[in-house]
Amino acid sequence: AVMILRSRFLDARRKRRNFSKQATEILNEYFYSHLSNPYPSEEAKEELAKKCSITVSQVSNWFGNKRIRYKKNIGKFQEEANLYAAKTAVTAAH
Amino acid sequence: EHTHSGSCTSSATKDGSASKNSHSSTPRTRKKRCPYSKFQIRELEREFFFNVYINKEKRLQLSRMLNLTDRQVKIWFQNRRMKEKKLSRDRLQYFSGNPLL
DNA sequence: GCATGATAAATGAC
DNA sequence: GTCATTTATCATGC
Repeated sequence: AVMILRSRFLDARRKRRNFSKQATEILNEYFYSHLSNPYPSEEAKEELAKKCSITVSQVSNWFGNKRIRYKKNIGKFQEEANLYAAKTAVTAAH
Repeated sequence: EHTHSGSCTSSATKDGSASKNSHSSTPRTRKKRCPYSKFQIRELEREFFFNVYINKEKRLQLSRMLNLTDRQVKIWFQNRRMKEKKLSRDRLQYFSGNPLL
């Protein structure tokens, strides 16, 4: 039984599963509201991880991928950027 | 998963810090990441099993055998130690009370 | 068929 | 030396 769990753990690392809609929402909100410096501190990562129900490593992976993929093709993310910019603007107005 | 026979290890330029032009601009292009072959990984892992920290002598020997630079072998061991540390963290978290399926 | 998350080389701060 | 990161590559989801 332990061996089964162990093996499942070992090859479960690359068994990718998409994050929940809410988690992606939270991560994107942070990313686009800190677009000038999208580097969350360790404390911020832990808080994001807790809110998204994922690990700190997964938060780091997400920001790493997001930064480079955004930089590589800003145009592709323009619509998304505007969306979250408007969203944060609304919440800030309240 | 994959078998990179002799993709990056062919010949290419030797170390990554070569070719220094005194004048003009040397942007020092970042070395392109090239995945190592199964054989290279096996030998590196074998040595890592015996000692996590490799000495200079074995490093030179390994780099010649695998057609890698000393710097590449050194960095591989550094990254491998970080990987081991992360695996330990993940195991700890996995076998403790934190399901997060 | 790309989007997306995780991992593997390579760099740089410290 | 560690360690966060950049970049390309891998493996999967859909």
